[in-house]
Amino acid sequence: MDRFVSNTTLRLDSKGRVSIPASFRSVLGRDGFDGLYCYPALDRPAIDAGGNALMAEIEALIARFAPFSDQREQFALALYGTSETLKIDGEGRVVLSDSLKHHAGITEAVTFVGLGHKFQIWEPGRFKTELAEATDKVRALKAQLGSQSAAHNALGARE
Amino acid sequence: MDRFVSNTTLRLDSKGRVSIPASFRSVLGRDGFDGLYCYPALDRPAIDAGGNALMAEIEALIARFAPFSDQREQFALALYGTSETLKIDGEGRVVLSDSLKHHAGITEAVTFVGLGHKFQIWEPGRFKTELAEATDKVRALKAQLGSQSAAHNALGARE
DNA sequence: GGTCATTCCATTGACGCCCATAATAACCCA
DNA sequence: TGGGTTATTATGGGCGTCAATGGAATGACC
Repeated sequence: MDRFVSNTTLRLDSKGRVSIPASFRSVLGRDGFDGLYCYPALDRPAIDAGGNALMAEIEALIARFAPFSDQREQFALALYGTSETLKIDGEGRVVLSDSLKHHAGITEAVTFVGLGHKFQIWEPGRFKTELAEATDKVRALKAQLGSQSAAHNALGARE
Repeated sequence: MDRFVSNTTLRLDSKGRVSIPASFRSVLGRDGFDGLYCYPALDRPAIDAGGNALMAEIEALIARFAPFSDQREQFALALYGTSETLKIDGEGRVVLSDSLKHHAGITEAVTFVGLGHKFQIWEPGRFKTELAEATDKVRALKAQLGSQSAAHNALGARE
């Protein structure tokens, strides 16, 4: 497996450490990035995290804007400027910085959520509501597409 | 055969393990996916399961949206975030996660149902009623189409 | 010397992996 | 066609390994 999937909730210990799920660690290891690259998600109370694949995506996004353009500077500032590389200890744990925890509202537990090429870290309660909303939207879109055409329907596959 | 067909009901053992039907295993083996890719079905109390073919479908669906777009993040959250890749042991068994079992209402037995490129896992009782309803609907639809065809209707021609 | 952070070890519970048995289905050969 | 034999499947259990977690020891830095 070369992508992040599923979600798991883990507790922070008294020192603020938290284990990265083993399945995520194996993906990171395959990605070949030493540490955990992460930054506060742009429009959500969550932390985006990943390895080289995620960094490459950000780089590609920024490269689309002309050098020295306002947009490029702003994106670079929002993404590069706020990102951190966390160390992973011998047991596969990381310590989230205060700013990251504050952005996501994390206190004593976190939920890791796979998004394919990257994963997010949420406060468990917030994740629950966010997942419910996202599921509703996907379901609604599926129903909409399903009524339009029974034959070609990308979502129908998920039936 | 490269499609999942027919249905079989099997029991979970004391460790929560359940054998994947041999015919399904051979399809998965041909698909070349190590493990079982699955997620809670969107609008049914069932589990969708399959291999590379199913995962590629999900990926294609998400790839339609631009990176960092709102929709993509939500789809990835709802689809990848709830997916799991279960390991298949030497005897062809898997253990379903608690969240999957809860979604489908599974306790001590499951029904595997082939759907072509993927298959579903149901709680046997629920599957029975679902199948009865589906059969009724199909029967009604067929009767309706049949009466239309008498009046030379385009749909009737396809009957 | 005390505080903080990093590295190292220790526990426990779950999981992966291995072998054993029973029942069924497939097969072969008279 | 029948009867016996072999494969394969479904299922049960034992045991070692690893993941998650907690705490101690070590070192750096005020």
